[in-house]
Amino acid sequence: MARWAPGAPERLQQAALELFASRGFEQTTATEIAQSVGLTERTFFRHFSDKREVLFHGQDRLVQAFLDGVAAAPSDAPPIEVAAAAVDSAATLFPDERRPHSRTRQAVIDKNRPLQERELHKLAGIAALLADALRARGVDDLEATIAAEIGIAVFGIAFGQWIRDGEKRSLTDISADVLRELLTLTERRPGPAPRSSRTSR
Amino acid sequence: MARWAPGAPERLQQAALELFASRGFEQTTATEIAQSVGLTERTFFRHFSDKREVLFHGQDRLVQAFLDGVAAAPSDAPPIEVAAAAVDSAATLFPDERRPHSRTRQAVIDKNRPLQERELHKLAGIAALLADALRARGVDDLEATIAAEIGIAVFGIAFGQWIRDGEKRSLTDISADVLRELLTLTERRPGPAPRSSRTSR
DNA sequence: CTCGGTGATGGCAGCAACTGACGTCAGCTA
DNA sequence: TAGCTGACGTCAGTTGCTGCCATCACCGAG
Repeated sequence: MARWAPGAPERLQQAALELFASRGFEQTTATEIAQSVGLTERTFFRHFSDKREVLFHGQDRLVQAFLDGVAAAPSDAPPIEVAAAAVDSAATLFPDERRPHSRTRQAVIDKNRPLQERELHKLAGIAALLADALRARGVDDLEATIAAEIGIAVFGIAFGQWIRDGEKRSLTDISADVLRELLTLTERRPGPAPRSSRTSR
Repeated sequence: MARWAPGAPERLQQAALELFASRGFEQTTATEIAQSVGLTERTFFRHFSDKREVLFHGQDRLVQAFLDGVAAAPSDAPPIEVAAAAVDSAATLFPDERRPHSRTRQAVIDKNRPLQERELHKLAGIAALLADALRARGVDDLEATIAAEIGIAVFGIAFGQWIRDGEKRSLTDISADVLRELLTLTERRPGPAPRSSRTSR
């Protein structure tokens, strides 16, 4: 038998989520999390650079899913479609069985600003990588940035809906709906010529 | 003569930016900032809840500008146009003279994750308020969320461009360009019928 | 079988970011 | 003149986090 039980990071992660959910994030100390699984604070911080990071581990898989989606898109697909493919691929990581877990996790995050900040930063990081992937495909710089931003916005909004009480649709379906709605919203109407009374450059 | 020099928050803010720019954010202690303007650490934290917050003070004006833009939009304007009006109004707060200041400030932020996280959170907060303002106008829930998200995305991207070295255009002009580009990107092409091979609901 | 390397952990000291409680004092007001 | 208030200082204490060094089971080389 090994000297230490294996899977320390996973055990810490689970214990942390439970403690955060019951006592709250700020009311839970890193030492408590560690001790609850038979480890010390020092070891906790060896596995997670941050106290918050314990809730954001495994995001590499999410990033990879986005990137895989990009890679799988036909090479002649317009940027938005590529972004849509990325979102669709990412949505795969969240089957309905995972909804309860995602719900409690998000509930914890929604109650604490530091956690919200970390989450936003993670999403922004993904958006940046997505934009890079698009540029690598030859997409124009600005277009890549915009498409990536739209992608993660759609994903974020769809995820929020997916988490809601009573929501039955799959994340995949919701994502498609949100994107569809976005495309409808941005539809230019035949309106009266583009407005020109802007300060000249 | 007053017992204490007035404008403590402003002095702290300026000193902090200078110190952050020269020594770096993490290498600068709250005590140093306070002492550099003849105050104590305790007083620093009385004015700013956070060490980071010293860089994000006065965002109320930015929020107000977005909201004013919404209020100024014609009541029958579609959500996207309202969001565009909000962005346009916000862009007003950043005349070209302010570019150097914004540049050094952003340089500091770009070098430190905690600061980036705080900035993203501020923007997300504005997006939420913008969405609320749209809903108050009777815009559908999801549509409001999407339009608001698009608005702050456009603003964020435009701001990034405005900051770039050699950029000559005004933030107002850049914002308009970015939005135009976004609308073009999301244009549906006559393509072959909407894809239907999606898992049924 | 022994020996040295390796990896995961514990223990400890220490700094910086905050926080709460309390004291101080100029200026204003009654 | 007495009392109140607002802006600040002082001090002690908690927590997040880091560096440094010790420990010890395991594993491969000899």
